[in-house]
Amino acid sequence: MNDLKLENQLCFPLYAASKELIKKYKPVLDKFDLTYTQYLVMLVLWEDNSINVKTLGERLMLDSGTLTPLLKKMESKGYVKREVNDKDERNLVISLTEVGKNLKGKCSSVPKEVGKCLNLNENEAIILYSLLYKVIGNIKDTSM
Amino acid sequence: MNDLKLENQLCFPLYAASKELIKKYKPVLDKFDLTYTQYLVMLVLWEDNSINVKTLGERLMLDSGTLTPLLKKMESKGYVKREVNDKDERNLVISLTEVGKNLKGKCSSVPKEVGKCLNLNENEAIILYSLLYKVIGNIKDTSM
DNA sequence: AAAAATTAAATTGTGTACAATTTAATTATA
DNA sequence: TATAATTAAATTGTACACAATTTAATTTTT
Repeated sequence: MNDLKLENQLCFPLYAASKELIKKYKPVLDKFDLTYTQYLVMLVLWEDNSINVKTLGERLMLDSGTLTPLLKKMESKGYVKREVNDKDERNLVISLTEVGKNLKGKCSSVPKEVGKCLNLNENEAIILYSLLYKVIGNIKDTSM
Repeated sequence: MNDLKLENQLCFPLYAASKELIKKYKPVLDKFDLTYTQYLVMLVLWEDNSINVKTLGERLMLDSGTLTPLLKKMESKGYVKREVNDKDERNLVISLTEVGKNLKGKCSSVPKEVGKCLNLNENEAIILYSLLYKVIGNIKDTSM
């Protein structure tokens, strides 16, 4: 009956926890001249080395409206290259520069450094992780 | 050892789930000319009727830089009033207009309507809820 | 092959989100 | 009680985030 109470919403703690955690990244990532979203792009590139904007957007659930200006900034910082695909000129291929590659080693402690402020035990982390991916999957499958 | 893989981050599904869920609110809240954040303000006001910006910010974990322009928009829509507190003129008191109060009834189905796309059972929802508030609490307690 | 449809980025416009600073009011202190 | 310190909003500047549209390239259809 009290569906409209803030404390009865699942959306709010999800939204708040996400924001608070992202804030925790700021002082850590500032050292590397990265914002949180830019860091996510780096995570993908450290795995894949090269990816087009569309695929990157699918991985990060972000669209070109967000990624285009962000990738231009990252290019101007010297972390990534932006090159049109010769085979299909609609595709823009993003890849790491040497500086971008070298940043991986320097960032190796970021996950642990930020992760510890979550203060969850292994089991809790796994449960939370599973439920979040379940939610993401369920939302994607909902036609509504 | 693969701490820097996107799929090994807890932050990413948290960030993605939050965004995806907020997107689900859009078509539902559009009918009431509310954005997601504006809806959160309404949830607080439907409980409290009257609150100053600072307290509202504490409830929603938002600062005046976010709330000031947002509340001005909500005032111009006719949903809230903004009045300086006579006792302490540094305080701006936000309260509901009649239109804002009446909106509560119309929004009563919003939580269920959006909630069903999460597709979690009662137990899962409770666990997720608890873990999220635990994370929020832990992050707040971390000095780092 | 030319026209239509599709696709991928970019662009435009609106709305947060937040750090840092400023302004104005109140409280505490010398 | 003047001055200093504190407090609450507002302001400024930067950075997403996304819906909707546009542009340009490619593919499909006729």
